[in-house]
Amino acid sequence: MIADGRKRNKYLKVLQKNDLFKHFEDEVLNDLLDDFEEELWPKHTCQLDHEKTLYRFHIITSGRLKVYKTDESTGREYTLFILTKNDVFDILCLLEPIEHKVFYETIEDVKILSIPVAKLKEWVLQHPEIHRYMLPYVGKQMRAIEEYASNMTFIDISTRLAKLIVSNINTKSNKLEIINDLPDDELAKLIGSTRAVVNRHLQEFKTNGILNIGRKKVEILNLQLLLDKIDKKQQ
Amino acid sequence: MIADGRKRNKYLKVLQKNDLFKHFEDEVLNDLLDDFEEELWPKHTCQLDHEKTLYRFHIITSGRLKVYKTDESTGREYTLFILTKNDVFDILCLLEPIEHKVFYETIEDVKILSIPVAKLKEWVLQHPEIHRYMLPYVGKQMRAIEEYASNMTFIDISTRLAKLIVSNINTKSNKLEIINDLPDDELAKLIGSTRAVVNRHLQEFKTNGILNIGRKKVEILNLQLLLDKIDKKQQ
DNA sequence: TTGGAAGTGATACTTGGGTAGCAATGCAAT
DNA sequence: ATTGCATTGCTACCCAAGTATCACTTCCAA
Repeated sequence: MIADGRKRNKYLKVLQKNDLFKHFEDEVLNDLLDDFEEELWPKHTCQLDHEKTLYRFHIITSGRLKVYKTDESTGREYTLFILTKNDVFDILCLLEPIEHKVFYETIEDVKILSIPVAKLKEWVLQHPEIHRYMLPYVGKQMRAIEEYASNMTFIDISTRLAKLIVSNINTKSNKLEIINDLPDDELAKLIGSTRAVVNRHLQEFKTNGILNIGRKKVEILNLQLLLDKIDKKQQ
Repeated sequence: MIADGRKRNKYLKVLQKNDLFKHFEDEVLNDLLDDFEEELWPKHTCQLDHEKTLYRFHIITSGRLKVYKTDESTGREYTLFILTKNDVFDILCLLEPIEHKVFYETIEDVKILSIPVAKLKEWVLQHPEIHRYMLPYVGKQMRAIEEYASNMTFIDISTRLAKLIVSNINTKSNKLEIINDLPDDELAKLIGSTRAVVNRHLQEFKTNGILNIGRKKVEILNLQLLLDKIDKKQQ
């Protein structure tokens, strides 16, 4: 299926904004456009496993999607990343088919552009410069996991929760972003804990006048107290 | 200081065995040889911080060295990786000077080849193909941290310890490797725990007839029991 | 050879966080 | 409006793991 002119233009714009592809000339990107397909993945669906990512390469154009790991025996989960606009799936799998046991689930309706891995691999062979741009992207993810690991090793849940909240405050609007409308359950998975424990600490934060909590809503009342909580454990 | 022929040849051999450099022709590697310097870092020294890695790039030619993170407030540590022969230091810092708060310490006498980062950067500009080979290397480390994170989130220390031991058994010799001669303290840091707790579990393993322990020595008596311990928690 | 450091084995204590369970509430779909 | 489900708030309990401490042993360097 060949995309028409309007669609091609739309796809091109997506690539131009993407950290991996934006460095390339339009003509070069052009080779990819015909093979893109748009997909809409409804909220809370798409538990596509790592196998599917072996066949198609995905770019998110809107919505949030979490990458998570599970423990089969207990059913517990923890969230590695929340991917949003302009993020791509597992680029490491693009290079070599390494087993990577992660799962994906949309947090809300997500729009995706996808392209056959075979096609993209071919393109990459012709444009190996892209490897250079993959490294910072992978690096950022690596640092994120390192941060998670450090937190798990050194820091108690109450502080981890405070850090999670602070790190998702938009400095301009002073409001919570990305995680603002998640249930306690999902917050727990982001810091490697469980719903009950997170709620326990949220209640404590509330009684301390640090924040207000509503259904799927966290509103910060006293940022300084929250920062103090983090600093106390940090230094 | 220009290296003499014998040294150049030695350095070349090191590069030829390295996962990042082995893909290049000898003449291309040649450009690097003059700027290498050999260093010997004595056992338990070299707490060089991440700053130093900003100026020189290092390749290990013998010995073991750990990369670790610390928590200033409690003084606790955990080990990210143990680097051995042919491993290189932080390649991500080679690309962009991102802050990466890790520390290094030699486990035993370590021999290093090092080269100024500026020189290597210049070379990388001329040979950007190397980026392609960096990715699998970074990927492997990323998977290792992911594994650590999963273990911290899902699995109790007794099982983590069993996994650590099993994953360091040489399948040929059936003996422990790399971690065989580490004190309890260092084992603890590898699984994100503390000396006392690890020793507690090692004693338990001993009374169960799973292994024998001596000063800085772990000898496996019953591998099957150890594997059972892992499986029980895994599935 | 000897003193100190490093490593080990063990005890006792404390606590944070996991688990289970349940009632109340709000939301959304019909 | 009503039903059903997701989410929350809360209680009670348990235990793994962290902390502290001490005695003992082995090693090694002065």
